[in-house]
Amino acid sequence: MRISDVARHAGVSPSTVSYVLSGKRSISAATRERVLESIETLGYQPHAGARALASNRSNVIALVVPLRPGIHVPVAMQFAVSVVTSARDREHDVLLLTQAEGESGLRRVAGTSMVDGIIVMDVEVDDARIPTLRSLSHPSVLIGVPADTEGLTCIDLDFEAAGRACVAHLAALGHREVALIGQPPSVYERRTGFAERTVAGFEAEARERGVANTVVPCDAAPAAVTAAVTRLLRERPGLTGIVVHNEPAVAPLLEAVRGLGREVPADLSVVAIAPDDLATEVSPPLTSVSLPAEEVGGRAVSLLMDKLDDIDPPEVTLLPPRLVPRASAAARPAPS
Amino acid sequence: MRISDVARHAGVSPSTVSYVLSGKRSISAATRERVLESIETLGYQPHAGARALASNRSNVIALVVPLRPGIHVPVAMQFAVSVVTSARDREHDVLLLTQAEGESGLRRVAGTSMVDGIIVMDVEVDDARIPTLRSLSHPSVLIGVPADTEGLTCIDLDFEAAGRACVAHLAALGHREVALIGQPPSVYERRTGFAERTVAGFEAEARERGVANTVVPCDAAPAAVTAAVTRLLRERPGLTGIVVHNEPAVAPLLEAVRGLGREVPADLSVVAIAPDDLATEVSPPLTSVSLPAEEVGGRAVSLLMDKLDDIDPPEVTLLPPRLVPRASAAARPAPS
DNA sequence: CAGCGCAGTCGAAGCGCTTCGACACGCATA
DNA sequence: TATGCGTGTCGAAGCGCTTCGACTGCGCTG
Repeated sequence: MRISDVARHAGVSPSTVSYVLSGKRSISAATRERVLESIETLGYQPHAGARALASNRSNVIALVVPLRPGIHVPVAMQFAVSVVTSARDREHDVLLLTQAEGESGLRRVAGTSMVDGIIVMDVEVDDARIPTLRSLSHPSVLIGVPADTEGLTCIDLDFEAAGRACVAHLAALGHREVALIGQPPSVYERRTGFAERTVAGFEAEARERGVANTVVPCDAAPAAVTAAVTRLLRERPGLTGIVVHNEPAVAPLLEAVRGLGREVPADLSVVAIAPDDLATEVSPPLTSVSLPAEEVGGRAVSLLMDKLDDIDPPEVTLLPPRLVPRASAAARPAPS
Repeated sequence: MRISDVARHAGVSPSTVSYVLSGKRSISAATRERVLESIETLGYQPHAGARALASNRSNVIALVVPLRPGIHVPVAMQFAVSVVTSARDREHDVLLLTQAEGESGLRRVAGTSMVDGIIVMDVEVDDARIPTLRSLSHPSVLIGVPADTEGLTCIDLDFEAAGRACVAHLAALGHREVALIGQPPSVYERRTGFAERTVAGFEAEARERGVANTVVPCDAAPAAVTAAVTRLLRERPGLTGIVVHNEPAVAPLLEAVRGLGREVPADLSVVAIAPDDLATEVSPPLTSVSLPAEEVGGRAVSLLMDKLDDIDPPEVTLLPPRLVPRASAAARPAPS
């Protein structure tokens, strides 16, 4: 079943069929109709390889998914799924690359023209893959923002603003001492952009508002969370607000607070930076800055498609955070 | 940079270069050496599309990942990663398809010769995609076992044996009444193979050994787990053994048991069916049947590769479960 | 010593599509 | 009436690779 079969069936030339399919030249409505019918009847599906060879476009993009310790898999998958969905909406498929494949993987899929472009997730401040990406003739989009964005295209939630928003919200509620339960230490050690930026925003806003603050990196294991919270509340008797930027720690955190005999939000306010579904499925529902994985993934694809169309987008796109008040943050309790 | 450039550089014909690369005809060591050197120097990478067109092989396989409610994302990702890794070991890449793309997605990637074969995860007992897979001329492998396996190739852990092994272990420790904390109700409703088979094995073994038993489907939310455990322990005072086949419920389950004033394993023994990392990261470490995602993924790829090489593998491959005793199951406490 | 088979190489014919230039036709313009 | 232009279509030339058949020497065998 080839394009020439369709052409014969419709009584036109193969090039006409091709133009009907691609829309790159005008075709009379009558002819188009006839061709489309033939395609339908014959169940024609163009050969991807032939198409890629002739057009120099594979209609596939590569997605590098993170697999490191400390990343929260469900969130990573939300990104991945939204990339796949958006890509499909634009007639592209997604080739899955793992972190493990590393830079040689990027060179391979680009060098063999297997993909038209690349999306990289979980970018570090000084990411080893960036020189490789720069050297490629293929366009790429980073989810996350490295230190030097020159010539790159990056998209992410504005985590600095998110950190600020959380503190601002707590400060507005009267809180004078707050803490950030952050990502696992390993995440800071490898200098992951989003984690650092949240901390920066958190600290800056607190400083500017004269709010006392601490940052506590925290492993995801419930025991680690409990330990961190216990120590925090003991050492910081004046603490009334917590910002948590660590998905798997959210549930154990609430558990631990309760275990220490404190009520949320009566005794302690909690604001999370997390996907909405996570924030709403716990009790009490968390006041949170949502992590719009869906939108970030979609935008990443849009940006890549723009680059494929030779439109060049801004180097950095930061989505403004949206803080949704729910039930976990309230006015500061009267000091006892 | 094309194969003819390499050929010229090495002083041979393009076909010789091709044969060096594919190994499909014998080439003298000297020539091979020379060609490989030229490839190296020039940094030649063959064009994937051209290759696919000429050879009718894309060296890409499709992987359909599940995205339904109730599935545990980290485990699904373990499967996916092991598929990608194994595929790469065999010179193949992986195209990511989501459940949402459905059967038309399968038809598309097969019909356009975009992929050489398909691996489908999370197969239901009466999966809607199976007729489509049967109709395709491309080989496929299912991770999971449907009701009618005729003409298919399936691979999975032997969940029935796993269910049996858990009960057998508890029974050998003297337990006379056990319960299975299962997957969320939705998983049974859509009749997912692995969940049903575990239940079948659990019940059969209990019946054969004269052990009283119940099955409790259970949502993953901590609150739901707590509720289920509380009711279970209240309604079943003689209960001394629990089998848990629900990854996200594991931690809340232990928490809830503790909250009810029972010690694991002194008062209550717990056996899990879960990945090893999950079983060992909680306290106490769980006696468990491991869920060998790595091996299942690898085997799925092997089976698919066999089919691509026209070897036809057995319809069903079930990996025998391995129960590892750790600290969560002990002899039945003396009845009070 | 003729004949055979095999290892090693080459040339050419595709694989199925896209795209460029050319062409034919009808319509508006000069 | 002659000219130009835009629209719709076609033919043919690739895109870069694989693979088939053919050819050349060579070492053996009989």
